[in-house]
Amino acid sequence: MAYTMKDVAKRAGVSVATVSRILNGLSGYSEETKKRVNQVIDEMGYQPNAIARGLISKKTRTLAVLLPEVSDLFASEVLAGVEEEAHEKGYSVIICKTAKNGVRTMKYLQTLRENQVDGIIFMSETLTKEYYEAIRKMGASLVLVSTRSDYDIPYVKVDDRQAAYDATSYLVEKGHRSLGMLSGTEGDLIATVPRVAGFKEALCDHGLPAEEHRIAYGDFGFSSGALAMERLLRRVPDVEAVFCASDEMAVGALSLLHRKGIKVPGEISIIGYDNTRAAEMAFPPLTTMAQPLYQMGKKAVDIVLGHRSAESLLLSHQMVERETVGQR
Amino acid sequence: MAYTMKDVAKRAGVSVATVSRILNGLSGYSEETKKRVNQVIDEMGYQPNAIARGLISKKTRTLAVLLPEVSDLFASEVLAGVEEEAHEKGYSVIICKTAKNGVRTMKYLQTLRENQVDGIIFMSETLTKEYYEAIRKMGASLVLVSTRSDYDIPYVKVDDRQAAYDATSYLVEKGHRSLGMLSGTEGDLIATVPRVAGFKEALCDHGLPAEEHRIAYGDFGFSSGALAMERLLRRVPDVEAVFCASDEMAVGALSLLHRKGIKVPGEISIIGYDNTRAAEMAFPPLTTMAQPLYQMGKKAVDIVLGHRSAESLLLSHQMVERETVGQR
DNA sequence: CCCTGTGACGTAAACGTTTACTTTCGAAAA
DNA sequence: TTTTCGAAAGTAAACGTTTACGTCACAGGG
Repeated sequence: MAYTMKDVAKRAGVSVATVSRILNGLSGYSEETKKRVNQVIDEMGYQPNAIARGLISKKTRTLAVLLPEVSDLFASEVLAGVEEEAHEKGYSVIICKTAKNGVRTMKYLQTLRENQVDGIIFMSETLTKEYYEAIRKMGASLVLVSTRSDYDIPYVKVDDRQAAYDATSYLVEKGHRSLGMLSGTEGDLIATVPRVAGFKEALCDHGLPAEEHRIAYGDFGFSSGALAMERLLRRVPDVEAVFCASDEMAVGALSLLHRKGIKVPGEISIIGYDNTRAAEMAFPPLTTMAQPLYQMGKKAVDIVLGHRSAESLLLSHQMVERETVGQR
Repeated sequence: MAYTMKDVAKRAGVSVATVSRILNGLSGYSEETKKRVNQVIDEMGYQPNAIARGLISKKTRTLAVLLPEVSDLFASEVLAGVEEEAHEKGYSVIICKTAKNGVRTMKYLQTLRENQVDGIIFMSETLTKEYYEAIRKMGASLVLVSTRSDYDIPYVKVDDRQAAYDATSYLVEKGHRSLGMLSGTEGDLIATVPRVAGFKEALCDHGLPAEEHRIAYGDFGFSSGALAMERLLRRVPDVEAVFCASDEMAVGALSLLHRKGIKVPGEISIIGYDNTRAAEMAFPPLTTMAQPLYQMGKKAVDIVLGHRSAESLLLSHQMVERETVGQR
């Protein structure tokens, strides 16, 4: 049995209240008492019980991250940032894979409520009314990452439309005239629509064709990237450069192009999105529009802990030029 | 303020004990009472407080995973398995990045003790005496993943020596005679030594040269893979096939080879290790010795929860043949 | 008709803290 | 000398459960 505060108190010849005060740095004891108590604590190897503390303080110093998939380059990079910042701030983080599954998400939300988590970081998915209500009721603070909602909830993300616009513009500045796009899940309001809009808008602004058939939809994943690239090639045989909605899709496209013997960037230029580790490991190394994933994770915990006033953050994207975009 | 059991009890006209019994499926109440209480619970939207429960039961239904790096293909795949199985069993999992840093690890261990986690999954690192003692004192159960120790602690891993042996043998069966290896961190007792041993042993058994200069050391990472490959090429110019200690290193090697215009598998064959997502996304798709990462995660929680009797598990490795190994 | 057993509860004591209220005591103020 | 005040502590009531025990009524056996 681990020692409790009562044991420490008895051994030090004081009351539990005094021990508690010393542990919490409150006032109401002499320097001498403090020394003695701390010594006893060391001797006994006493460790406070956070559960008991949580029961009374109603704070658990625990955060939860809800994400669609744990083993995902995008998600795990953000997660790393969350873990780091939370650890610095003395919080624990528990992970919850939603699997884009409503009932699984709700079940997690219930567990989180029972466990009295202090804050929730909700990532990459649509916050339904059901989720929102559940979280509101449990009284945890909430922040959205890479998504947003109609409710007044702070979020941390990149300006997708602008980032897509910039990526596309970069391509035309490099002299490409026949552009294509490998997009994510068709109809996805959060991650697809704004990027497609940015892509089209950039083309329009540069007086370039932006027909719908220049966009091939996929699901952000590697294989869908290859498939989408193949479709795009059929529909736009003279395509010179393609903007991909994720690095994974870009790498899928790269793969297909390799297989077909089409040179990148010699014949076709490719630009990715996210700047996950897949980008640096690709061959050739993938030029991509970076999101500050790790930073997003860190900022998210700052916000959810209320250190940063509950304001949304639009983090800036950034081109990272590697070797898949050529000058034409 | 959320409702408590007391509120429910009052509204249902029973005592808290009865409510508790009903919630926990114990006996000692009539069907009728049960119905009434459950109805009240639904009406009020009552949710039990796991903190209070934990205080008295000394069980928190929480697991912790300690791993060197969160955003790592290997780790996140295992983590995904852990999350899945834990969720099925009704446990939460909290993540702790050790960063191969002793003091950070100890700090985490202290937090975990304070938070009374039920079990710890310790991954990919050496369990020092200090860690071991700390965990023993806190009374959490423990399981090792992809590592082992001198203490009698259950582990889940693959037989690295055998897997390396098999991978190497596969290469010689394909007709290669001049082999090389890209190894992980030199001296790493857990992840390097056994693989190097398996590599050498296979070469010896096939009567092939196994000089030390055929092994180039790195750190399991992508760039170290490219670097190591370059060194190996200098030292063994006629190398025909190389066994890499991780997929990431293999992909790094692939990259270097591409850059040098050396064909894979035409001129040199490459085989990886782990079968992370990097392997499928590589070009050409990487042949690799798979570890059942996701399964390892799941088994680890089974063991740590004591469902599987506290026995170590040596999971079987498996060749996954893709396109980086040719016949000579 | 009494005794015993059992089902259906209620009571209250834990669990290990925090914290609002005391209490005590010595020193400064009046 | 008395009053006042603050520092240094102690007491005990929370926090929301679980659970050992106690109570009560009723049924069945003798």
